[in-house]
Amino acid sequence: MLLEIDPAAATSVSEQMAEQIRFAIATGRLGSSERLPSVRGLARDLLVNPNTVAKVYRDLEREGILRTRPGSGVFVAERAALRCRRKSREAVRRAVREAVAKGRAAGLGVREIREMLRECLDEEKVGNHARV
Amino acid sequence: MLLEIDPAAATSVSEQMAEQIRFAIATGRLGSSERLPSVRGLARDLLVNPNTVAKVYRDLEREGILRTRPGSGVFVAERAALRCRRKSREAVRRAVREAVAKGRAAGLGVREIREMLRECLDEEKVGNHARV
Amino acid sequence: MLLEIDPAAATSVSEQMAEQIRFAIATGRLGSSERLPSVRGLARDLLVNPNTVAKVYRDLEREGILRTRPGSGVFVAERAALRCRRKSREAVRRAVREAVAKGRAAGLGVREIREMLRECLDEEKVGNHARV
Amino acid sequence: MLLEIDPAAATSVSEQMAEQIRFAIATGRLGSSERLPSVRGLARDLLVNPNTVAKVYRDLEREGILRTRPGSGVFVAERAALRCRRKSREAVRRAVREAVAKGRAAGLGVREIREMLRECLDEEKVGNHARV
DNA sequence: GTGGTCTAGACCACG
DNA sequence: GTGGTCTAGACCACC
Repeated sequence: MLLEIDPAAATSVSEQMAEQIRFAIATGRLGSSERLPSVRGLARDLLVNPNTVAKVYRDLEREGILRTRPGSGVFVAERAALRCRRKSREAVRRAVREAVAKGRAAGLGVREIREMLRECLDEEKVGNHARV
Repeated sequence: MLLEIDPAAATSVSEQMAEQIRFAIATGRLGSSERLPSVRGLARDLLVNPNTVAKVYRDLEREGILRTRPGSGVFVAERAALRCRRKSREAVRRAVREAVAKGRAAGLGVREIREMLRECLDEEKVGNHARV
Repeated sequence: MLLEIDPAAATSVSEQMAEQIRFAIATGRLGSSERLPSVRGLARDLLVNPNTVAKVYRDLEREGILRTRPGSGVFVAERAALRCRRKSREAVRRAVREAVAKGRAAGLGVREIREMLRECLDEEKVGNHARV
Repeated sequence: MLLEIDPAAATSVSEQMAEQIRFAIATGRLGSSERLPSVRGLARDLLVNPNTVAKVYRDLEREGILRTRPGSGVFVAERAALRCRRKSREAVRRAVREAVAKGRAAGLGVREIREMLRECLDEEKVGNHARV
């Protein structure tokens, strides 16, 4: 499965989809000029409204990441990978910065925050092993 | 100033307020049984609608963190500090976990994520110095 | 103690006070022409705002149940007992009717409601014994 | 009609709505996963402000009784019936207990209270017949 | 169409 | 002065 959507999450469905597509392009799981699933097909697979998928494709096209070829589908744009890597790094950095700010606001010290990061990284590893 | 609200932020005004109040109680900046600003007064200070403040107070009362005495004001509940410390740690952990997940999804390695954390912690320090 | 006030109850402090005074007159615990506590004294005893006591006295005077003699205090009016007995019975009947309506709305049968009444009457008895 | 609201009643409109919805779920008139009327639609039907309906739905969601899916509507939560049956019984018991306490405070004997209950149950029956 | 959030301002009861 | 409730109506995101 290309994307994993949590309809109950705080961030909207469309933002989850857009971000995961950017990530997939950044990491090469979606290669240059590769074709994306059709709007309807992806909507069916993700149990999501087709309008939502269409909106995501449209938004990403506006970002220069996707390219629609009428009649034949939606494709990864030419130089999308680099752009996605940059955008992805920014997104991650924003998330880290937000977590740090929240930790300081909650009165945690640098060491406690580091410790939390270590634990979360460990959880991730365990999760990955389990999945693999 | 007890709270700092950014009306343009992604998280809603009321959630920002609620979280900052929880943090303030967790860190002791708001002590047990201490009185909070009045609904109208806080609304005026934060340039926010009184209903929004009332909603936040009501929500936190339902969490058992505040206690409202009609006619005389809103107060920190008896054993709120412990509860807030727990809730705050959970909130921070959620943020860290989310950042890590996002980093892994973006294809970053553990070392890159650690590096980002260090940078963000440094930024914070700088920010604090600047403020002080 | 003449009255017992629960500041956290659903019904307002003033309504609790008014009703309990009516009850006290209905049952003879407050006799005809008997003098009531002073506004300030009662307010102090009940940890209630003097304005609230004054309002209750004023309301009951308007009902013809109390009578203020300026300079000497507030007294039970001449024919207050009968009036209070009638009003009290009405109040109780309203409460019973409301409980029944609520029970039927909740889908309870007549027998279940009767059973609840029996249990509550038993609780009362126990409570009274304990108090005595 | 799912709900009947009396704007002039002592209990607030929102509490009336919340209780009646709990009752409807407790008795099965609203089944598991069933969709409730839309916020705006119900507001129109009951001649009530949409915000009031939204508040009720939000409160009941917090109680775990409703589940809201933004964009598609508000639904009865999975295991809401049991929870509602318990809550409803508690609410009725509270009402009965209050009526009994009021009756004793008014100086009524157990037999008089029982008699009142019988009369109120009879009224109910008459009312039902009239309705049917 | 759906709900979520916020603003604005009214009225009431209580202190 | 305090909070509680309700009305009215705006804007946004999602279906």
